[in-house]
Amino acid sequence: MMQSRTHNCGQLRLADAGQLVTINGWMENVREVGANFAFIVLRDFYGTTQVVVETAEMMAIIKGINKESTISVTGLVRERESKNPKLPTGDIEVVPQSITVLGKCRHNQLPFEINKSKDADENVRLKYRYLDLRNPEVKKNIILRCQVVAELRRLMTEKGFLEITTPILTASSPEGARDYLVPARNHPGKFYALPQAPQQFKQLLMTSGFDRYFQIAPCFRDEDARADRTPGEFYQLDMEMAFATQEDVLTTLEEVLVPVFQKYGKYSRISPAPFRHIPFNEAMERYGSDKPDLRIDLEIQDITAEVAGCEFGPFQNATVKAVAVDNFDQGRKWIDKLLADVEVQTGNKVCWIKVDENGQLTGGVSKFLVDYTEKLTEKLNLKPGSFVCMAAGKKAAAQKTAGVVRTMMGKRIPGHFDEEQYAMCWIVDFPMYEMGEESGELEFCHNPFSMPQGGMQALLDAEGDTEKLLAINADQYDLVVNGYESASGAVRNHDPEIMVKAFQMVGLGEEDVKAKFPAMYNAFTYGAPPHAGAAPGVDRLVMLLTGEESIREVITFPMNKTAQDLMMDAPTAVSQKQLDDVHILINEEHLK
RNA sequence: GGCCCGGUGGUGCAGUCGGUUAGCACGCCAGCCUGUCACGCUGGAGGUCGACGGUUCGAGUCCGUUCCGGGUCGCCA
Repeated sequence: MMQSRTHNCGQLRLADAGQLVTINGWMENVREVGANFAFIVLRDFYGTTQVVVETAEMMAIIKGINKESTISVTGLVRERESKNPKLPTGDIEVVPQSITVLGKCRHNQLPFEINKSKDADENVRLKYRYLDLRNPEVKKNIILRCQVVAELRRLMTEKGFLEITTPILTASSPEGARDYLVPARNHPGKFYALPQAPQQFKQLLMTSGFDRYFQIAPCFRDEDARADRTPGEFYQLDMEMAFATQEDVLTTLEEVLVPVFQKYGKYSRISPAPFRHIPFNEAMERYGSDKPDLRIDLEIQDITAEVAGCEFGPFQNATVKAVAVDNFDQGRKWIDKLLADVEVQTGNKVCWIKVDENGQLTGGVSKFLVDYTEKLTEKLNLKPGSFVCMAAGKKAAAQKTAGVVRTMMGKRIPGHFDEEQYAMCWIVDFPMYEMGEESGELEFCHNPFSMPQGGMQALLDAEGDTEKLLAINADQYDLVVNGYESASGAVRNHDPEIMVKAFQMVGLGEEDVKAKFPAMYNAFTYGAPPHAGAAPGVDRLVMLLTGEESIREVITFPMNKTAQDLMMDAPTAVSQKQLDDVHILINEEHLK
């Protein structure tokens, strides 16, 4: 029988000396000092407490078990002879009268040392995640996540938002990412899908008259992982407001997120609300990204006009973007590393020039650019010691590549990266449509739920004119924090006629709208409120607060890059009976 | 699917130009130590160097193929 604990392992202080206590926990370490004398470090969720073994009887119990076994210790609290100021419980120790073994650790060799688990191979960590999580360093991110989620709930509820859960088994959505499918046993050949987001449900809730909705919502997308993107599933603070404008949503999120960053963030400097608004096109021009890291002070310059006529192959019939810095004192090796790293990350090559002490271009592709020295010097404000890195190609590719150059140069050259802060901005005015790379036809740029700016009139004015259509923006917005897309939202299109018109622009029609979003389309014909919302990503938010660079560090039981749960061994094959039940036939060819 | 990086006792890493018995730290085992706290000291066990094939008198090291992992592009609200 386990004895109830009287205290936890982080609790006892000098004032408790003389008390008879019971503490339970994991035997983290044993320091033997002499024949029948040892110090035990007992750890639980709350902290560690030192237990002193002084008798042969107690020693025998301890020697009989491995570290990381769970034990119960009942004994007297005693002031330490030599105190440890580094520990909250460092003034006292517990002298056991009895030690009970609660759960033996059957392994004298663990897959990794608990307090160094963060250094271990990630596969091993994930397989033994329950051991990894024993490490207070690992555990603290999960604790913080819980606190952040509780705080988000509190703040949203305070503002009058209702937390409403929406279905996990739902219909496949034709837009966006690949769906996770669930075969329907009662409907052979048909499938449920796990929601990529509660998007349609929350819009239906608005139509039902729920004024303010939120949910800490699981979202499922079958796409490949990245360092900041977990495969499979993730959580969003999904929210929506009726009769609301873009500013209403942005203000609400600022009021919710700023306190969370203040309270739980790693850095104390936070952009004050209201956050800067940067139109999408401006962000692409100046930062080469729709998620610029504003902690970096460099900006991209367009030098297409300045280098027009240049014989350097990649510059011909191309948009050319440049990032310039002064007082550059790095060598060739550094530059080569930059070029190689940019190419790895973007798939595009970049080139460079330096300015010598006489103001002349040197190095890199300077021989192609000597005739353009004056124009470039003026445009880029070049001085002796300047360094310029250039990306060329189609406009979007040149922008994106230069954006990566900007980030790498900013982070690597001292003086351009003011790291220890949260730099926020709203990216606004996303284009409604774009030209499909492959199709060459007009497509929705982000999602078709957004209201085009100018509404029906804007669509009518632009109809049949591709240039005009491409110029239509949507009331769509992203929150960007330190270069991470942290929330995304829009003023929704709540008008069935404008919806149909918006679809007509990309060659679809009423039938397509009805087929793709039957519930929403029908619902909107019954009187819908204008509404707007957003969805900050919870995992990324916690990543930013903790400063972790891998999203797996803020997820309790993460999957690996290839969407496997190594601990649970998922995904796994299932029995023929299970397959038969859901009318699934495995194509053996695909198993090879 | 493309590209980049990596894989060496339980864990983390080193291993030079291809050359003796593959080295270090932590962990593990045994012994010693009555005030440790990243305890210390002495000794010990533990490796088919991811796999397969090749070059060579000789491969952890060079070449080829492949598997696995991470990063990234594609993809993705």
